[in-house]
Amino acid sequence: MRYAEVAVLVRARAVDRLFDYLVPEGMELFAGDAVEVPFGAQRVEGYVLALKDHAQDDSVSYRAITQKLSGQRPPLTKDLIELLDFMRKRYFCTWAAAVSTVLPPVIRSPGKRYYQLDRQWVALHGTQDADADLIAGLDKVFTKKARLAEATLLEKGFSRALLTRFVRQGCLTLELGGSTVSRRSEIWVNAVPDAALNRVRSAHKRELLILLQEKGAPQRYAELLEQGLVTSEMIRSLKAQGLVQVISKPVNESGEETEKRLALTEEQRAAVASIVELIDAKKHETILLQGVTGSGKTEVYLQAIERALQKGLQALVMVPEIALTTQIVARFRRRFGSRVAVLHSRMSERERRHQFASIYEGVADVVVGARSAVFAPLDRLGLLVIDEEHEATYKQDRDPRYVAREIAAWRAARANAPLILGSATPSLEVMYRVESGRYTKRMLKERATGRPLPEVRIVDMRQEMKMNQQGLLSRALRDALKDSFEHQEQAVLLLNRRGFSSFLLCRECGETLTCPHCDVTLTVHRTPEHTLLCHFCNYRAPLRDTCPACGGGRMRTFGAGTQQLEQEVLSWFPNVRVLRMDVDTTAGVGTHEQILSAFSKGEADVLLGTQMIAKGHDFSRVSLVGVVAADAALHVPDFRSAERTFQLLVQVAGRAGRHGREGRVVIQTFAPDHYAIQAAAAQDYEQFYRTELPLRRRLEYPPFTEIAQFIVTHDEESKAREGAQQLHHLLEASLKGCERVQLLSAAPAVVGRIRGAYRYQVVVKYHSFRAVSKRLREAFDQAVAVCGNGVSLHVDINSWMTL
DNA sequence: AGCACGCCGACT
DNA sequence: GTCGGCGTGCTC
Ligand SMILES: [Zn+2]
Ligand SMILES: [Zn+2]
Repeated sequence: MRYAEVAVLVRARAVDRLFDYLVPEGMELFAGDAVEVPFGAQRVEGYVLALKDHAQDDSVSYRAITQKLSGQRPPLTKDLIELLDFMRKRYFCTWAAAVSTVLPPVIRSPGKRYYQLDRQWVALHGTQDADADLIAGLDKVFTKKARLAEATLLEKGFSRALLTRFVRQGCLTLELGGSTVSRRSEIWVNAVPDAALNRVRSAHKRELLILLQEKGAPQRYAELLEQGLVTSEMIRSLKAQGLVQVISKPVNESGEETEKRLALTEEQRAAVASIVELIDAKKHETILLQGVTGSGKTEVYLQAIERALQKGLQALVMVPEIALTTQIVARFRRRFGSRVAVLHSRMSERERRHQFASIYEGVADVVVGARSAVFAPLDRLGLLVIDEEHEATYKQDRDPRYVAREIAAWRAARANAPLILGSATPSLEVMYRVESGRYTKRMLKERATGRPLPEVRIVDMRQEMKMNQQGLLSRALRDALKDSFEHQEQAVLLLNRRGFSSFLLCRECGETLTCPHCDVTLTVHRTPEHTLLCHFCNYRAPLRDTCPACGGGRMRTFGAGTQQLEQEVLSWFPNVRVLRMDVDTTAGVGTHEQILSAFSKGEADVLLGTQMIAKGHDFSRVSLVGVVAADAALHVPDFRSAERTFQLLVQVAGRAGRHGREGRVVIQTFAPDHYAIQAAAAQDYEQFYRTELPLRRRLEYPPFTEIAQFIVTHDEESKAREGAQQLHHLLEASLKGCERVQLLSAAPAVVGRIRGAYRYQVVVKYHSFRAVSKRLREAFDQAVAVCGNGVSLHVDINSWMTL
């Protein structure tokens, strides 16, 4: 009898172990397959992690697997199965949480497999191919029917391995679950010249036709689909109306590069060479590729990937979610054609299924995606890339709270593949690892585009206050706006996220109050009465009107919303067209892109929003960027606030004003001398790093320590607090005698309530995870076991504290 | 987590 | 008498 070790998809810590099941006679089952199993009185989904010939324990009566859910390809590859174990140990998550994080829910339906022969391919390659006889055989089999089920081909003596190989070569096309997986043909869409637009009612269709007419050349259907510009239904009806042409174009072996390699600078060449050397030697190493915006990091990735592909290996590229909608995906497609699979959270289920199928079938060997793409089921990884490595989007914001860089590093090490981290402003963690010799660094200093940096102006808001200018817009920023509007140019105003914890700021000297132990901004806390609170260690102080630094009496809370900003802009410039982008205006899916595209089409003069618009957006027509309140970012209650502010400001300055006239950046702040602001204005990473690092060392923050954050939630505040205190005691007992570990008191979490439930946190800082992980785990498990009804416990190892 | 089993109160 | 409340305990 065969037995399967199954991870059952039940997300409860009480059943967080593997269960053994009998494999029914005749069931073709492999490690990694999805199954349905009886579990108590229910039937649940599970994943086979291992197969064995003997049962664990004779006293247990084993039940049998009810059915196999996956098709021919086990959803979990070998290294992903091993990764589950790593995730459990590293992030303290359950098997179920690990599996459902690694695999999106849509990829397990088997679906019947049909094949089609690509006659064009046969005509081009068939006769001189080494498999010429087999291909001739296939040609014969396919004469009667163009589309054959897999079973039929197996009967005729073609093996599965052979069929797979032919699909990867492009000789056969595989149809699976309604989508076609193929290396070769791609659908292109073109506008019919002089199509009568007035016959088209739907705004989406009209938009598409205008786009196609503007481009004046056929566009890849897959690309349009990824950008959310078309649906298959739209194309069908437009085609029926005779408004578009649908063309099927073949893609040749090397991906039919419609875009050729770009010429490299000396620095780029050296960077590519060092990566290629590692790929050739199958050597794992992490390389920081530090280069400013426009220095050509992407071209380095592309050429390194090309090498990996030549060697029959695969590449995994992560970019921030927001950047996926921009040109970067199109660029990968132009270079590698249908060998590219794109994964991100906003795709339709069907599209995601198709992308995964092309990966599983080995047709796609380059995966470009957001954070979750780090789990792409690639089994011959030759290169991994994380672009804009410092972005907070690489930290998962729900359980398990993994860091994509850690997962990527694990997979890269396992595959003996290099991991490339790209950034203009590397995180301190990464740069510190470079300095301590664990990572290597490659610099790209030249700007391939040669565009001048914008002029950066820092406005001292304390002076504005002295001049009795109370509003959000300084005179300098108003002048700049006026100038920009007069030249018919666009402006962007950035304000921090709303709903941010408020803090006290002296309007006369810019002083803020920070915790004497943690150096983190004290926030105004409303329960039970108004106090100043440190979310890290629970230090409390009374509110005050007078400034401890200058003695002035205007210590006030700080924070404004985009609505207020909108009103103020309109009061100064009643005739400008304002677009606002915040949580209120971007509730729906895709509204982000809609607002940005409306703005880039020139439908507004000024765009107001949070930092999100500073990310992926191309500011090419924007001549002015105003950072309305840099202090809001600077004084977020997080030890990383200076780093985040620096990164944001550098990014903004690097993007403003691409064409023609030099761009302008205006930064308003009550702390004009702050090192993060000064260094950002000078685009000087080194200066920032040299100032920030000693501060982190002194206060024992990352990169010198790591932070674990435990969150206790309950509907009643007292229960949440007591639970956190109990957890604190358990941690205290368990960590007794550990050196270089700090356990901080239970305190209200930065976000104190979510959907009515109160949240408390306990923070542990330590130097070595290996030294404390067992003890942390032990205390956490005990807390889970003793916590009462309604209390929920969460843990965030290597917390980024960005909530 | 879910579901069955079980042991007490107020309904036909 | 029995319908249903949710406390307890188990899931290969
Ligand atoms: Zn002051
Ligand atoms: Zn503190």
